[in-house]
Amino acid sequence: MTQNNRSLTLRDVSEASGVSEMTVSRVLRNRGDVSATTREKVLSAAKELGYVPNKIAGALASQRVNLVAVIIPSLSNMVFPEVLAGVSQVLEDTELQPVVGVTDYLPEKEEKVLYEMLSWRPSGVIIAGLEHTEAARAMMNASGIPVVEIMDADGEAVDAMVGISHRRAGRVMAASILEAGYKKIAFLGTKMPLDHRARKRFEGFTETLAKSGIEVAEREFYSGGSALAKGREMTQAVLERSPDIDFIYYSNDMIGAGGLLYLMEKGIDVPGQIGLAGFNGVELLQGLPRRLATMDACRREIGVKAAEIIAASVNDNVTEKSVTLTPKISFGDTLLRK
Amino acid sequence: MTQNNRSLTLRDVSEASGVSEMTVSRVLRNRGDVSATTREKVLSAAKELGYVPNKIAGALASQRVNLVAVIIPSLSNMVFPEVLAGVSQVLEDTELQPVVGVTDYLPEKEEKVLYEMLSWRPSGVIIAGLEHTEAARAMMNASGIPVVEIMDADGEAVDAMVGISHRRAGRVMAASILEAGYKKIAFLGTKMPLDHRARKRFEGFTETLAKSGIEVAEREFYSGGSALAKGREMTQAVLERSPDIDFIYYSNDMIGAGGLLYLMEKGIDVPGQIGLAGFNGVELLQGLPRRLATMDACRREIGVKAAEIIAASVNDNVTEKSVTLTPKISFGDTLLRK
DNA sequence: CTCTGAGATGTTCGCGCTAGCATCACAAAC
DNA sequence: GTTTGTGATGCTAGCGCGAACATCTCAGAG
Repeated sequence: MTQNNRSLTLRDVSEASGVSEMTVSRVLRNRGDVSATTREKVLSAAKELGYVPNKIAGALASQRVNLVAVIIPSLSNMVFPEVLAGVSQVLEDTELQPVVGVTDYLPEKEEKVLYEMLSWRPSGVIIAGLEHTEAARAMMNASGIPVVEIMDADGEAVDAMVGISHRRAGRVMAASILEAGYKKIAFLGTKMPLDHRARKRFEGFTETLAKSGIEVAEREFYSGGSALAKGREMTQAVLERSPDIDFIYYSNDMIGAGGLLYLMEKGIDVPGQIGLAGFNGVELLQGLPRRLATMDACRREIGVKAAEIIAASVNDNVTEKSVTLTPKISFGDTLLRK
Repeated sequence: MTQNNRSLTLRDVSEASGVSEMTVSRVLRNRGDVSATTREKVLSAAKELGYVPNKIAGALASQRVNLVAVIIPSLSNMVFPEVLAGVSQVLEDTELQPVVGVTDYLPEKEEKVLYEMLSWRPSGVIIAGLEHTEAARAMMNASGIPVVEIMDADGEAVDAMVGISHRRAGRVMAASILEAGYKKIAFLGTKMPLDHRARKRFEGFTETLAKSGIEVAEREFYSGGSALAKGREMTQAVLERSPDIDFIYYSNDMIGAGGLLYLMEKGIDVPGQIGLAGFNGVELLQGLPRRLATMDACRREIGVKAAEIIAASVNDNVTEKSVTLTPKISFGDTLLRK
């Protein structure tokens, strides 16, 4: 418990307890046979000294690192923390531990973060998206480490993948909107060419509209700032340009909520005059004056499945290499049902 | 770029490029003098092979680990991601890298996470709060690693600290409320005895009210669920019990926003009939129909300062060991100004 | 033509720990 | 008494890399 300048080692504990380093190591790892008295002696000496094992040396010697790299674009929206929660929940029952890296939706940063993570030789990698730089893909391949690409199911995985089809999500939402009779449809989203999942939703969306001979009447994109406030502003801007819009599809729930608040303040009939829908199914929506129509992205479940795949690989168990979840639409109070 | 069963080492690169391992090491770390031609040769060989250095071995050999452990209670509310953003921003200009651990507000889990983190021998520790288990405190002391305790300034730090006084924050808010003439005051918060900062705010709050002979008229606590929805429910419950409440102080902005939405729907005059205030100054508030009164917790700045202290310690620079930031109240549209 | 020095490259050793085996003590079986 | 077995403990040899030092090479000075 005293402060020391250089860190304690197994040797310090072994000297303090009068047994070999090996025995101390065994006690601290609960490995092999150690007599109860020795165990006690060692544990009390370790505690006395305030010894914390050096995992760096341990990992090098044993060639095992109980870390799982989780690489995601952002922590600041609600979506990835929930994926993380799913991952943590599963890993907590194993020896594995998640370590998070954030890419800010930048491919080069993703590559850098991946490199950094791989240099610690983790037991597995969980990484968002199917789009990566050539180099990133090569690293994952060459690493020999199990990799699970998550969130998206529209594309080819390096190793394993767990996600939903965003293209399909866009199509399903478009179909529901058309079915409800809306005709003049606006799309509001983020100005992020690198958010491939939002892009795919939009593609699926317009594709289905096109089949009914409908085009998106208005679109608007934002970047930065408070999503709720941006949802307001964009909704206002779009309605000023095209007052006859009868539906607005938002690329995420947060801006959808902003739009909803704006329309309600203006006394506009939702969903009679204008229908609304978002995407993600965030918990926040429960507290809104009206429940926004949305589509659950199965975030927690994706985290759970991905972690299970990694955990299985570590134990040499074979598992599904590709899991596609099906998000369910929830109509809430802002999208008429047929 | 081909997949291999066991991981590549410096030796593989050295053989591929015809120079010694040491030279490869120097090239990859940009350390020491290496001729341009050799450098090229090595880099192309490394790239060809898809070699990723093993930081575990590197860290063991050099006794340096460029990681900073950041230990926080939660990722799911808006507050800690913003602290993290501040930390990352500063560390990005250094060789250091943040690694996040989450404690869920549980002291035992904090202790476990800390132990785990320290076993990787990071260059620094940034940890939320001043309250820790005896063992946790002992570990931090014994580690010889720079430690910055953040968010709170009401207490004793193990090593360094950066935060605000939550007691003072509660007092200042109480004073402003009294000054505006409110008398019948309710407090709504979280059911978390272990959230010491919320507790301290509440203590400061009641202390100042008491000096004016006022007691909190109603209180209500929640746990779990959507904060926005809980804010609604609790506000409704409290007003049903005591319809003459004229002010509600929420322990965070999210439940405050829920309350605000509820009151507006009910057509209640805010802040005429009932005033409201939250805590944190989250960005979300900008999109609300009215700006909620709140107090900025200086989250980003705390992250920045803490990271700066760690960065300075790593370079053996001396710095301030205790930084107390002063949050500013913002009256928004829900708290009358004198 | 030799010497000098600085840049370029190589060698040795050990970081703290664990796998894999060797060894030891002691009790029960013969 | 000797053997055998079993649980407890110790020893040795690296894991892959980098610090520190040793060595080599070659241009320019003398």
